[in-house]
Amino acid sequence: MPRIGKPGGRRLAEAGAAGGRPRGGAGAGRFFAVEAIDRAILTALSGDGRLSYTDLAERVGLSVSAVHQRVRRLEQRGVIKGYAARIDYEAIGLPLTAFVAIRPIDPAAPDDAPERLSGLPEIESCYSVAGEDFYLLLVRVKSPSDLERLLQEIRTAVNVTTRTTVVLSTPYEGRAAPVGR
Amino acid sequence: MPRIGKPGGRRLAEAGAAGGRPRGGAGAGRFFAVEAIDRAILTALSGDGRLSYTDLAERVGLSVSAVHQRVRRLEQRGVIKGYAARIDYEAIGLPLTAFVAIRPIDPAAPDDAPERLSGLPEIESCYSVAGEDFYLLLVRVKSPSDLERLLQEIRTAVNVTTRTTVVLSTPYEGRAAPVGR
DNA sequence: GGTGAAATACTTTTCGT
DNA sequence: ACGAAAAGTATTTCACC
Repeated sequence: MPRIGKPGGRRLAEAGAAGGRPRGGAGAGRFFAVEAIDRAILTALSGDGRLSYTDLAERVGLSVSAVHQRVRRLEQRGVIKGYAARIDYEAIGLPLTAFVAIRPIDPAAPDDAPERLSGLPEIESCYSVAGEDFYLLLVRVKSPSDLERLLQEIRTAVNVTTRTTVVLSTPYEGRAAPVGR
Repeated sequence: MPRIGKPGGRRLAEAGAAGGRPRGGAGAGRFFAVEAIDRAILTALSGDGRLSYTDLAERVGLSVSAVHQRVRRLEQRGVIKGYAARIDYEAIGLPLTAFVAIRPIDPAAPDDAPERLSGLPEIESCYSVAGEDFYLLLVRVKSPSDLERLLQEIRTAVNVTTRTTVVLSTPYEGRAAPVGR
């Protein structure tokens, strides 16, 4: 599986490689130090998924080959599930974001809502939640009338009641994960 | 690393024409077709942010140079806000996700909650919402006790009441945007 | 605005230490 | 984990459509 990337090390502020790292001795890798480096890698890639191995190595204070090996392992273990471009939804004509809480009309009915709703691309995320609601959906649409249509589609697909919370603005979203806290 | 060389280097390139339509020749000046290609690019990069220009060009049916130019323009215009690795939060020791709705105790107080809360890295996203609550926060923590601590920190930082909804599981999250609908 | 190709530099990958 | 070489891409420029 060829890992492609584009040259483009984004140079950002120096985060500083986590803590002291054992130099010299070949296999002196302590569990703690190892974990710290992986966390540094994940934090960096969480902020800029297109960082090159060269820049990544520079940031975490390791050689390119070592960083490459670690990233590969993280991808393989599923810690890194993939990479995605972060898109400005307003710019692409989807200025309306909303949370839709759904609750089954018949609580005894089989619960396959996520599957049934997965066909609606307007639903970006689906969370199973504790509390009175069953699921919380994050949706992106073009307009209020599109939201209305989507809500009808949801209710049609899974026999539920919906409670919608419109997002007015998004101060920040999808910030880097607090890896290593 | 002085890489201000002419070719090959990476940084910096001029914008070129911002808003023009294709002239004669192949492009018959269709605004629609142009938009469609950009949408295709965004959809592809939304699904795999590390796609090479070669693969991208193949997918959208354009030359590498043209795709490259379009991607750069999308990045420059802010349509593509960046790239990020998608991380498995459970794998990195943050198995607990929750939504925290906050409401000011004193509705008349100045509202600078997003700024005041931005220092808490456990808060991944902050949405300003319509309804009884003021903001909805998406948080990731290690354990219930960490969630308790975070809630206290939030209440300390911005004099609000909190209402927390714990996420039990996440059927799907961060799916590709429905660009072009 | 698009194509195709060529020149150059960087990244990714593998291999030996 | 390191270092270096090999293979693969990205970036830019140019001429032309």
